[in-house]
Amino acid sequence: MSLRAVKGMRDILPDEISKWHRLESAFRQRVEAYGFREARFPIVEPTALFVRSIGETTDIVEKEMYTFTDRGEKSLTLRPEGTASSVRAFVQHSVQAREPVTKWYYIGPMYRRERPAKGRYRQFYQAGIEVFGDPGPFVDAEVIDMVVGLISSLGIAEVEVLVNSIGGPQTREKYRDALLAYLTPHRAELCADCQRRMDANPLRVLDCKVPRCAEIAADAPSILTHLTDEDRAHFDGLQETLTLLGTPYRVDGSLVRGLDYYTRTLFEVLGTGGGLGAQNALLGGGRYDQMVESLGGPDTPAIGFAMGLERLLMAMPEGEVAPHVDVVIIAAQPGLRAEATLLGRELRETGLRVESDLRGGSLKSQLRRADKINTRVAMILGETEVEEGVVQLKDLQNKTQDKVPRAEAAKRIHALLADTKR
RNA sequence: GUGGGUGUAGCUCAGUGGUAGAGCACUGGAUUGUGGCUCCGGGAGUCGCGGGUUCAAUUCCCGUCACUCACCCCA
Repeated sequence: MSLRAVKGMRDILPDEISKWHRLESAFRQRVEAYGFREARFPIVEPTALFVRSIGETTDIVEKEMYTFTDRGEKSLTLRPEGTASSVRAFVQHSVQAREPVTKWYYIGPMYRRERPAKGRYRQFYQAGIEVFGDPGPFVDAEVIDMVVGLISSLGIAEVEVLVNSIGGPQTREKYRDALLAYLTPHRAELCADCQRRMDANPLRVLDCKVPRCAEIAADAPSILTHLTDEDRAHFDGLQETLTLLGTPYRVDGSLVRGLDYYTRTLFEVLGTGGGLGAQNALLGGGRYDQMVESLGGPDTPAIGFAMGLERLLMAMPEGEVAPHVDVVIIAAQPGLRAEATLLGRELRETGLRVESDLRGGSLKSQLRRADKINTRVAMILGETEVEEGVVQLKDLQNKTQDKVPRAEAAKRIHALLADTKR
């Protein structure tokens, strides 16, 4: 087959979709309970939006974006994440003028041109939230507590919650100096990337996985000891609130995200169960207090997170497969297939999910099919039944069968289904 | 971008230097209009693609592409 889905992108077929629905509705239900409302943004944005928000020196911007020129005019990019678009929309529509605090959520595909691996796709799905207008730290704790609740409601037990603070601009400046003072003597020992990072964004050296760089980074001064009094108070407030809520977490001073826009609170949830492979970051987020202003909006604090749906799916337990229809209508004689389509329409009008088996074939094979798709009820229509104005209702689960007047069939089926649910 | 693994039926895989098999799935039947179990039958594969060695390659060699895992990065 020569035409196939492009590398790193995949089809989600019906057999898989119920798990997706389960995840998405759990997410919606959870965040709506906290007052978040859904927003939808374009998948294509001006390239400059991501360069300015995510940061020029990040891996995402440097080598992972799907960027193209639109008919020789503008440079456009397939969104690699959702926060930049959220902020752009927030600013564009002057949303701050309408409400003091804005809480949005989104679900959709993101695009990054990385080498595919287990749990990592080039088109992948993220669900995320953003809160604009609340400086925290209480809302920070609430958001973290919310995701912990969500994860657990999905049946994912083996997780670890990491939090850190990288402070605001003042802290960052102070720390940057201290870090550079520490790194400079080691400059020659660092990898080429890190030497470049030292000039562009020294914080990212801490994130390097090259063994020698990691050794050097391990002895670097911690940002947590360089927090300004205000940043310190903010981080303390977050931890106190988490403790009050009973939310489990661990402070990890080396937690640094790959996006430059973060300030102060940073958090990440790692899946610790097997089966996730090396891509065990289930969700990540943090505060980005400068971004709204830097994209031309008013000075507005903000916090958000995004979770990777494919990874959550891998960590979730399998559910049972629910039948996709309630009734299968079977025509005992091929001549009754037209009648079966009419009967199907009648039943659907009462709210039932109905499939008429219109292929013909033997009664046996049609019943076999009904059984295969795990349907509860088979309705059999034959010449005898038509003469008598009745249908046969077969309960495939309890192996019972009743002859009922056609007019009463829908009512009987509804009763049967309601009985099962109890 | 770097390394490893794997490409044979729709799926999961076996197999052999002489042009292929199983299980599952699909489908038909086991006396006339009744499912799951069992039994019998059926369709389906240019053995990823290209080249080389050979009388002969799905099998050996090389290349290539695809998929996959790890590094990396992150969600």
